[in-house]
Amino acid sequence: MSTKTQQTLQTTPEMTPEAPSRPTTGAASDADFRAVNGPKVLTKTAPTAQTNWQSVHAEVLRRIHTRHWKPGELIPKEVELAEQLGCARATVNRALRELAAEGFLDRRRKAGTRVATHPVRRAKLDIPVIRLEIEGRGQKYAYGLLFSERRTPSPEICANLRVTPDSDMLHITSLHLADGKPYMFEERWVSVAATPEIASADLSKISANEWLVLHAPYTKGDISFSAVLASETEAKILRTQKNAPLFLIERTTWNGDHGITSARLLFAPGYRMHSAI
Amino acid sequence: MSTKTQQTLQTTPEMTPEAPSRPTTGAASDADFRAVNGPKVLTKTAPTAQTNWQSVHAEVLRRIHTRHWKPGELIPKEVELAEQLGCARATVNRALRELAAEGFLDRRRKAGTRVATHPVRRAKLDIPVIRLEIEGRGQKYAYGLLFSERRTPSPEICANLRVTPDSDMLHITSLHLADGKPYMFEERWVSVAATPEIASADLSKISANEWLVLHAPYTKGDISFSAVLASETEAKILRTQKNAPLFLIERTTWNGDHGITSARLLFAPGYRMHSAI
DNA sequence: AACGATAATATGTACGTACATAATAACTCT
DNA sequence: AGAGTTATTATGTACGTACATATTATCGTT
Repeated sequence: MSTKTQQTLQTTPEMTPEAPSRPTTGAASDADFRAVNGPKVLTKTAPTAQTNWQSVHAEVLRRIHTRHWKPGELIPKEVELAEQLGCARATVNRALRELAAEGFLDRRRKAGTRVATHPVRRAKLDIPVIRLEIEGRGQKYAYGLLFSERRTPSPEICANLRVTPDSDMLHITSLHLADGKPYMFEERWVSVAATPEIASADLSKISANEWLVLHAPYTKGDISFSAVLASETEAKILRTQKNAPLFLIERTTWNGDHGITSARLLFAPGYRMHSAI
Repeated sequence: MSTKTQQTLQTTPEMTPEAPSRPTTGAASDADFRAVNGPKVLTKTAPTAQTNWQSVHAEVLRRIHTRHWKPGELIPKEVELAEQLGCARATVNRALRELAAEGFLDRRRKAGTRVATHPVRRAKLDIPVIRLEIEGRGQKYAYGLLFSERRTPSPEICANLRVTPDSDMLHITSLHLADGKPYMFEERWVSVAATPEIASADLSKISANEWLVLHAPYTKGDISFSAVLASETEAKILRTQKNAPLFLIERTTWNGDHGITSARLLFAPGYRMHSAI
């Protein structure tokens, strides 16, 4: 058994022991799954066709997609797959672990690995700083501080952030603009106790949003999305009509048990949040 | 150097070579980071305090949070960290790789690893089948097929799914209910060419949503979220008022280059989508 | 100084081995 | 049969070694 570099490309006979029921397609293409993904095979050193974990990932995903392995079905164990695919168990493990994290597989010790019956799709939402989101689309970003006050929190904020009613807090409202047009209206409460430095920050230059990202790390966060109607003042600020449909993001973050900040982000009509699955 | 199991807990002297500028706190707690997370240390076999990757993950995250390593700063290389923390490079690698995937670190070969300057927060949105979402909250799920027609696609759908105008498609509208109350109104187009089996599925029993999850795998998907006003008919179906604010999810999925399905999911007023960061 | 080739280096990953852990299966005793 | 104990097993992870790869740094050459 040659192990080190330079794996050969021969089709191992154990390649198609399962999938007893598929009549025509698929089984033929089970062979050359190697190196379809992964680091591109350099032309210099002749086909170094290493069976890397990306290939295993791709191959397993293919078998799931082609329903070679059906939802709920038990797939071969790591050692067997490693033999079939010509690589070490660690490599198979890496691939299967990622697939499980992506929601395609369910794995349990001793019980084995099965294809997820209800593939919970995990959409990865990248939530960047607003400025970067706007600039990333090639628009000009601007920001205006509307209001800033140091006071005790409103009752809802108390409950939301789990702080005492006499806490020292900052209440900030501001407007973010894209190409001069209102883009997002931000209303935020920040615990001064948790991040004292913010009291001396110049929040007319840098948004609280961005300042906090840079200076106030957090360990826990909550985010929710919903649709609401614009109130009269909100409409005025966002330069739209009253009762326009607004996309609302509510965010709360903690550092350990300390409530850091709670924000309401109201996006101008037409806003769409995107993601790939 | 004892390597195998049974790591000792002594504080290695190289433990605090960096962080030259922090006056009081933190440096003291740099020592006993081990096994705070990870598999619980069994009481039977005396403190097996293995330095596992979870511990490394936690420790690095702690150093980021305490600003021991500041945004943009270069952190020690894997080999050094491995020495400091008393584990193999592979273990450090695993921890740092995960932290990079979570957006806390930026890593580049040869250039090294630095703390992310703009920690892009990756909210993981779990998008389950509607039925499971409702049942998961302990509510009773019900579903009604409102309308089903086999026809050629509307122009927008053509563009959206990138199919030809003469494609054989299924147009379905249905309503999902939670505890008897309208929860979500679904309007969907399915390519019959891509998934012929759906023509014979009984979509009055199982929702197209769920049927597709079980029978139509896809390789690529798009999802977007926005806020819209309820039209007259939408309001009637969802038993609410015209111009109520509705949360809208638009989804399109492909299998390779084949457009599979495109759906508009309109949620009843008050719907909130949640996630933790 | 500008350019191109070459060396150096940190991360990325593959492998085999060893052991840990959780869950199931088999077995024993009553 | 039922309860409790032990064996079995598939996944989970740690480690050292070896090599791959992408960058950066360095060194000549012109």
